[in-house]
Amino acid sequence: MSSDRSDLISAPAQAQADVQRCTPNLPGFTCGLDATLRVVSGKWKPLILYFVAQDGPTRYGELRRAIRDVSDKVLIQQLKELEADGLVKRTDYKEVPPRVDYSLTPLGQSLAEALVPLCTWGTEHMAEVSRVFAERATWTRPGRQPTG
Amino acid sequence: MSSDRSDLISAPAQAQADVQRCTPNLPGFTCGLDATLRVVSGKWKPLILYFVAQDGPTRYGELRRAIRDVSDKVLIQQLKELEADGLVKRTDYKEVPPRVDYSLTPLGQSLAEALVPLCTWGTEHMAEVSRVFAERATWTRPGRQPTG
DNA sequence: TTGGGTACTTACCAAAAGGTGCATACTTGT
DNA sequence: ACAAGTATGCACCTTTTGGTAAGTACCCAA
Repeated sequence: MSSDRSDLISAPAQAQADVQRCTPNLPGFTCGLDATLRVVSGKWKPLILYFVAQDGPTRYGELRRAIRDVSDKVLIQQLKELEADGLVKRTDYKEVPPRVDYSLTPLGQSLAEALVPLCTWGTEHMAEVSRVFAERATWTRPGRQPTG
Repeated sequence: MSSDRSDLISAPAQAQADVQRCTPNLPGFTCGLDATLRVVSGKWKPLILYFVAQDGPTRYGELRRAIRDVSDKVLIQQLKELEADGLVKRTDYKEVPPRVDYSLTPLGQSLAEALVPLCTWGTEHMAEVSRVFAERATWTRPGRQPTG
């Protein structure tokens, strides 16, 4: 009846032990994962981290063209947030046709590294994921499965 | 001038090599990370994956109470999506006061494992992240730094 | 002078995501 | 009989997020 389930369960195995480390109950975040996701969530942020991690200091225009489909407003916005979050560093060369570039801070680099397993997971299971997404496209949004 | 930057850069170091593996240009996703994030993004999804990974088969009500602050509508919704995406398995015992529980599929378990580095990152850098978020709360939303 | 490129900003909008509250169908406890 | 618990569904609304289009200040090439 009580909401604390102090009983341990028969979960996966080692996976469980690993996940355990993501201990909840912390400052403003429920857990480390929560903190991380708040910082990387944004439609283009991972991609930005991506390109900058690969290309090193990248000019605004380069990012803009590279990411394609992103609008100025949003790209700038996300860059500002990443900067505010201490993940990227903005360098303004104060030149007269403006010149600015963005690079990863050490914090940003460490995040980029932490993202690698997710990239890998996504890559490895891309087939399954996209298959599922294809089906999902059928019922566009809510909960209408082709089950019945 | 051309939008393809075939030139390689002087980026971080090993981090770069690692991130390289997140090769873009794939089916519907820009890269593995993209695929992954589409599947885990949802305000409570990581937390759900969390609890279920730790506790094994978890009843709806348990999750509801454990996650706290989530509404029925959204929790159900996210569970459905996770199920549709093949990450969790819903088991309906067809009993009369309804009994249902959710567990991770192998796919879900592998994702949970891939999330571990992010948890770790978040935990390790929580201080920096929350400090930044605290300041951000000052200018509530747009781009007004206390710089000037 | 017109046009293009640089790096943004701003006002206005549409869509997505999340939240609230009520309803259901049935059982158990009081 | 009535409240409470079980796992949802549904209508409606607010917040968040992303997008569009236009503007700014300045330079260079045609």
